[in-house]
Amino acid sequence: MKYNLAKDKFIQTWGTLGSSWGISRTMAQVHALLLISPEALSAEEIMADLKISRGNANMTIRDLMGWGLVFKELRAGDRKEYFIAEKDIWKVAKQIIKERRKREIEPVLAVLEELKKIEGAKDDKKNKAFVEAVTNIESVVEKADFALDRAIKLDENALVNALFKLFK
Amino acid sequence: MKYNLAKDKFIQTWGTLGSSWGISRTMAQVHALLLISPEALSAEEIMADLKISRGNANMTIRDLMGWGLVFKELRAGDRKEYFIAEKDIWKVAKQIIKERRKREIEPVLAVLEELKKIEGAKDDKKNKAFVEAVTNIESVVEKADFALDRAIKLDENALVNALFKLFK
DNA sequence: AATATCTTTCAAATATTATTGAAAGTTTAG
DNA sequence: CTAAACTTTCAATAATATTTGAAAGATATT
Repeated sequence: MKYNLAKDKFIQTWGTLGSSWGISRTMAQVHALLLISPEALSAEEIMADLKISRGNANMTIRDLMGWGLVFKELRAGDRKEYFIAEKDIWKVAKQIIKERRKREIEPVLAVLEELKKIEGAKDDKKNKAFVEAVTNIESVVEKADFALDRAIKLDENALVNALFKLFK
Repeated sequence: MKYNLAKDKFIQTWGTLGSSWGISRTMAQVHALLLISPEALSAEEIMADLKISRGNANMTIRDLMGWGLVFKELRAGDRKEYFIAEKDIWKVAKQIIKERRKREIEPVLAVLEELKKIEGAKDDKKNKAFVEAVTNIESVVEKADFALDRAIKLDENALVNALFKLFK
């Protein structure tokens, strides 16, 4: 396979994966492009390479920086901004876990906690089923949250070694 | 909070969470409704409760059954089909992990493996960066895949105990 | 201060995805 | 066999999400 073909296939695979995980296709594609790029790229280059508009490129890069996955690189004597991705995939994974925990898990836990305070007779069938469902969900979500919180505090090798031992 | 309000809030929270995880809002809502419902519901009841069309209800229920999260319940002397959700949230989580592993992780690993076979000089800067990125991603994805594969083979308590020990 | 270079914004356009509803299909009962 | 009861399909429609591009905003240069 030729470089350009492989590159396109990688970008498109990453894009598809992204969109099934709540990340926009373009965001995943820009990330993919930067991941395999040996040097930082300007907005101009990203636009040209992925054939996307200036506005889209700008917003997408902004989002990626918001997720802590992409960084600006400034060059002396050059007014353009260049962008480079974090190349350590374990760091990338940790960063994504961290952000999604904050953005999605925490608010859901808060709502679940609230919902358990439902009024009404505890022996009402519906109420009982409701509180049970919410309590169970909360318990599993909390455990997952706990595990993820710890996972992101370990480095890749420590975690992997521990998991290997765990699942021996 | 009154039951109906709590119920709506739960359904809507689950729906929002679903849509940020690549599951359609309606699918998550139907799942939420069945999760808190003490008995199986007919398509008719689901349509009425969530105010969705017959077609939508049918397709969504079908999808949920495809994910192994919802089951048919037939009643003697009744031609209607009733639907009930798996209430054990740990089983639900395992089922989702299992399906996503099969539907998303496995195909991506196959593509990554393919992409490493890129032609060209190994010392070309671009090629080198490409193969490195792909190799690193593959390694992290494989480890995650391994961990998830083992996780779904344990029961909730065994896993949680092990994790607690791990992160002591 | 005027111009050039680059970045940001955002309303409008486009593309994608989800939903509806009526018609067709299926199964059971009489 | 025919009707009734229910389920499934799918083309049309609606809703949502993404993308564009031109204008406005910055910031540096002359």
